Formats: sequence, C-alpha cells, structure tokens
Amino acid sequence: MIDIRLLRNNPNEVISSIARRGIDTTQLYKAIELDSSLRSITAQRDKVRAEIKLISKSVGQAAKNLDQSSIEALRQESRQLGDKEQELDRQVEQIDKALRSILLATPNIPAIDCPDGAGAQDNVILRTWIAEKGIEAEFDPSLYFDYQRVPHWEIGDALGLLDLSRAAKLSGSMFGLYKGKGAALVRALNQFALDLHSELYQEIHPPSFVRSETMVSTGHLPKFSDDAYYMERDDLWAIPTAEVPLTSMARDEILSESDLPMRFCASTPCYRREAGSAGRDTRGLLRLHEFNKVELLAYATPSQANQVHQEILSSAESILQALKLTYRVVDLCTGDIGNSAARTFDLEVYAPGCDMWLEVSSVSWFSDYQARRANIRYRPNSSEGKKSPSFIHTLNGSALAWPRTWAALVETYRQSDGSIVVPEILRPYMKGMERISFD
RNA sequence: GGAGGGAUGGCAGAGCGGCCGAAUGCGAGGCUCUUGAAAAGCCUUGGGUUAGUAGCCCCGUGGGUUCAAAUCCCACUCCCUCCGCCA
Repeated sequence: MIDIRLLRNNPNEVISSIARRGIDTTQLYKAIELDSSLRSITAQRDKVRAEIKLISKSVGQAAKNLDQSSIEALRQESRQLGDKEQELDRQVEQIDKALRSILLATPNIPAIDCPDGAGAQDNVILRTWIAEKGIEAEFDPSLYFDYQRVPHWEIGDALGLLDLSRAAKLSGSMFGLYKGKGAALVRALNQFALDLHSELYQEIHPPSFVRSETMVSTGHLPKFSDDAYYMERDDLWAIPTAEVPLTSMARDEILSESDLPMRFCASTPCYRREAGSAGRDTRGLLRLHEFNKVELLAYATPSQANQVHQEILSSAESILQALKLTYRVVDLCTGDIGNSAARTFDLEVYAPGCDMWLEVSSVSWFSDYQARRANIRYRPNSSEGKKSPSFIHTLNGSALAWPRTWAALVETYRQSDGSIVVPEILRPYMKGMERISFD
C-alpha cells in the first residue's frame, strides 16, 4: 500500500511516478478527494464525541448529587448528539472503505532508477554471464553443439527422467512428474541451494496454506485472486511463493533496528493457476501449476534496502554460477515490474534445447509497500533520542525455481551420446553420480 | 469432533459500568554516584490519526445494551488443557 500522506502532500509527484507503469491513475485523484473529505468529517465526528464524553461525566456528577431533573436533561441532550455522531460515523466508514479499496488496488511507486518502458520488450539486459567461459561476456549461440539443441521434454523422455503424460493423467496439463534420477536431480538442486544459503539466511519451513490476510499483506489479494488456488471449505489459500508466509511472519510486529537486516530462506511448493496464460509455454516444464523453489527473503531498514537487494541478487546468481549455467540479469522496466515491487531484477537462464531464456529468479525490492499492508515496523535505535516506529522494507528473490533450472540444466549438460553429465557441485547430493545415462 | 479455561502495553500481570489508555513487577532508555563497571537512587518509557505535548481512536474481532463499556449481553476468531480420532 502506498503512503496516503505522501500522496496527499506530493500528489503530482506520486501520481506521475505511478503513471510510469503505463496504467490509468484517475482513481488516485479520487483518492485525494476522499481523503480530504474523510479528514474533515472525522474531525466533525470527533468534536461531537468529545461533547458526549463531557456530558457523560456531568451525569456522573449529577448522580452523586441526586439531581434527578438535570440527569434527565443531560441524557436527552446526549442522546441527540449520539444520533448526530452515528450519522457522521456512518459517512466516515463509507468514505474510508472507498478510499481503502482504491489504495489496496494501487501498485507501488517504481524506484527512480527503474527503467521506463511499456512491457517486457523494454527491459534492460544488464549483463550476461557465460558459463563456458566463467565470465561476463557477449552471448554467443555458436558455443553450443548440436547435441545440446534438444528440448528437455525429449531428453527427459529418452532417459526416463520425466513422465509428463502420466502427470497429465493424474492432474491434467501443466503438472510435472519426475522419475528416478530425474527426481533425484530435483532433490539435489533443492538441498544444494539450501545448504549454500543457510549460513547467511535462516532456514524456515513454513506452512503452504495461508489465510486471506496473509495473501493481502504481500499484495496477492484482493487483485490477483484468480491466480491463486483457494480452498473454500477452510478459507485457506495455497501459497504462490514462499514470499507470502515469509513476509507475514512478522505481521503486526515491531522489530528492533539492531536485529535488522533479517534474512530467511525457505524451500516450498508454489501453486499458481496461471489463469491468464492458457496455451503459453505448455510444453515440458516451462509453466506448471505446482513447482518447488527455494526463496530468499529479507527485512531491512530503508537505508539498508539497496545493499540487501544487491546481496540477494548475488546470492541467487551464485547458484547459477556454481551450476555453471549461462544466464543474464535483466532490469525490469516500469511496465513489467510486479504490482508490489519498486525495482526488480530477473535472472534468466539460457536453455539451449528450447533456445529460450527462462526466468528462474525474480529479485525484488518492495520498499515499504508490503510492510505497510502487513503492518511490519521497526523501532529505530534510540541513540539519538526517541523515534517512533516506522515501516521496514521487504526484499526477496527466488534462490531458484526448480523446473526451469532443471530444464536448462539437462539441456546444457547433454552429451553427444545422449547422456547427461551431472554438474560437479551436485555430485555430493547424487551419491557421487557423474553421469545420467540410458539404463 | 466433544468438554472446559483463556485473550489487557516489549514481556509478566491487576483491573467495583463513570476517578482507566489502564495499577504493579520485569525489561528498555536517560541522569546521579564511581577512575571505570556493578549495586543503589531519581526520572522517562504503548500504538495510531493529526501541523499538533489539542481532540479522537485502540484492552482478540465484530455487533448490542447504556447518558457512559477493558468492565454487562450476543456472535465469531485464535490460543491452552483434557477426551476421542489420526499421520
């Protein structure tokens, strides 16, 4: 949620910033009007309330003096004021509700240095890391051999690592089913990523079903309810990402500045209805309703946020480098960043078999947008006098989403004989296995 | 699923319908004393709204009774204990 005071005091600045997303901002002008009438009517109501309180006290006095006639008079007066108060309060509630629903639907203000753009085509590629050379360089498709130009679903089928037709039998399209060494490979990836990060990030194993309030905190509700799975019987939502529970852990809490930044990692299943993307990326593992990923998330003070953002980015990059996969870092433009984010870097890994750059991580800074919704604050260190609590900043990034990483990995590591070499770093997690070949 | 008990400030824990935004203890911060520290003493210390140390709101949430609700009534949510069932 954006700060209503910021909007009130700098309306033009805020509105033009949000307009950089290329969305309609007329509702924000309405919000400003609602806010000003809300404040004036609230003031009127509070004045009436103050009167009522005074009268009530005099009734107490009169009762002590057994002054029946003045008690009755005061009661009359108070009742009349009560009617007035109720009417004003009704208006306050109505306006407040209208204002709130606009604010909840309003996306975050993009960061100043977030590049302008209308959509994915305007994203800025910051750098490309070439696994074969172990350095940042120009991408060169000729580095790949013909035997790497086989899509992962064919590889998975040939080596018996994937069984997508049975997955479809069980659950329909866009579900995965890994088998044998294919399953072991996902497990290895997961374990490896958690081990790599558990020094810096505290490991959490959160629930994967959450209440509505939890989804609202991160901005996944109310606007994007169609994208999530909902269990009506129990009024619970299946999480679309570990960001949801990890962010809400500190909901309604006041943290102390000396504990910040706080860093967490979690491996969870992620559930997405993909309502708006029917027919897109339907082959293989590129788009699934259920997948696993390891998520990194941090709570920080506003002044720490930028550094922590870079830190999470390099943590995520370090996995791809360790796996020796080619990837690029993309700075998402204002037209492409998510609603709650102020700045986002995507990591896209190159999958030679499909000849596609696959988004495997999205590292975002949410400024105080989520913290405001979730009411997560911190108390500044009291060295310079007393300061009241203010909102923290939240940041997160997928440490990696497994299906797409798995896909890029088997395509990249395919050999001329059709087998797959297991990346060295994963071998300890695969009982030392060096190669996945035909059984 | 059944039966009980509970929900108050960072934590613990009081609170006859008006004198309660709330005792007390702990914790935290500041000061005094001290070479320094400890101990001791003194003072301060919930959140929100607002230009505001004014007013108003917040004692799980939502309703109700009343001139007046933390306190009475109703509903709901959550937590704890016991029983049953089950990984």
